Amino acid sequence: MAATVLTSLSTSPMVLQPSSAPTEPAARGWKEVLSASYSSSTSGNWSWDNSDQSVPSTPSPPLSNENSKNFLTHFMFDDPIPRKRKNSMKVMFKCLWKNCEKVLSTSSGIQRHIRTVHLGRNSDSDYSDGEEDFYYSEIEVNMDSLTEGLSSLTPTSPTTVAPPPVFPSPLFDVPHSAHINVNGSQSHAPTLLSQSAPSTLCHIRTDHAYQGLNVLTLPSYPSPRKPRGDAKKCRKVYGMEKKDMWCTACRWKKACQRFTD
DNA sequence: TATGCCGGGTG
DNA sequence: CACCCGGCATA
Repeated sequence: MAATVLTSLSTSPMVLQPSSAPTEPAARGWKEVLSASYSSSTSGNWSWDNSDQSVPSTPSPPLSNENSKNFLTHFMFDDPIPRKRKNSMKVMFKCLWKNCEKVLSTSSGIQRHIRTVHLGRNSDSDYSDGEEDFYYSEIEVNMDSLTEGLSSLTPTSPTTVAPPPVFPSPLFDVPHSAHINVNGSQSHAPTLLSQSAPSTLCHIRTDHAYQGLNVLTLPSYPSPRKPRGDAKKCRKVYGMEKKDMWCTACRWKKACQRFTD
């Protein structure tokens, strides 16, 4: 099982021999991608797969090396979840506004939707300051298990109650993980909602989160990060001296139990 | 910079 | 379990 998966993605650039081609694009490879691909998301569990998404001409040399394959197995010990192959994916634009699940097929459409419905802009003027960009996200939808109109009446399986629309807001998360994608390897969102149902969206690309101007002056939203209450805790109250007066949790650098928020 | 504390140790 | 601490997010 795992072997087959590995086999399928073993078109890897991991070559042991000194590559004869000096400009082999993959030669700069793994270590670099490794360090770069970690985006500061909360789960430090990245998994990469070469979902050869639409790049048929990967310049990997035609070598079939059993050893390197084995080496790879140990290298990426993390469970290589057998992922579904790309079949019919379609980019769509999903509104991320709270409790709004609107999905449109064009960016202009979703922009207008956000502008008029959520931002309360004048509908007749097409003026856009780009703010809408923060409230929608480009997604890829698997069309197999999904009929065209995925609007509101989800007739899907009874096991998966549609996850409550509580997303940590598009901004601030997933900074630019999608960029370090050197033709072939893809960084993937870990296990958020992918594991149970291979049905709906595959991954969200929020790479347009930084657009010229403000990230700071947004309408302050349910802050995506926990604000960390500013009550004084044992450390602050008693000070480093008198440490023995701290609650045990504080002494162990755990969440304070005496002065909770 | 200091503080709060999560995650991951050790005994 | 109790206990400690590296390291990170946040103020």
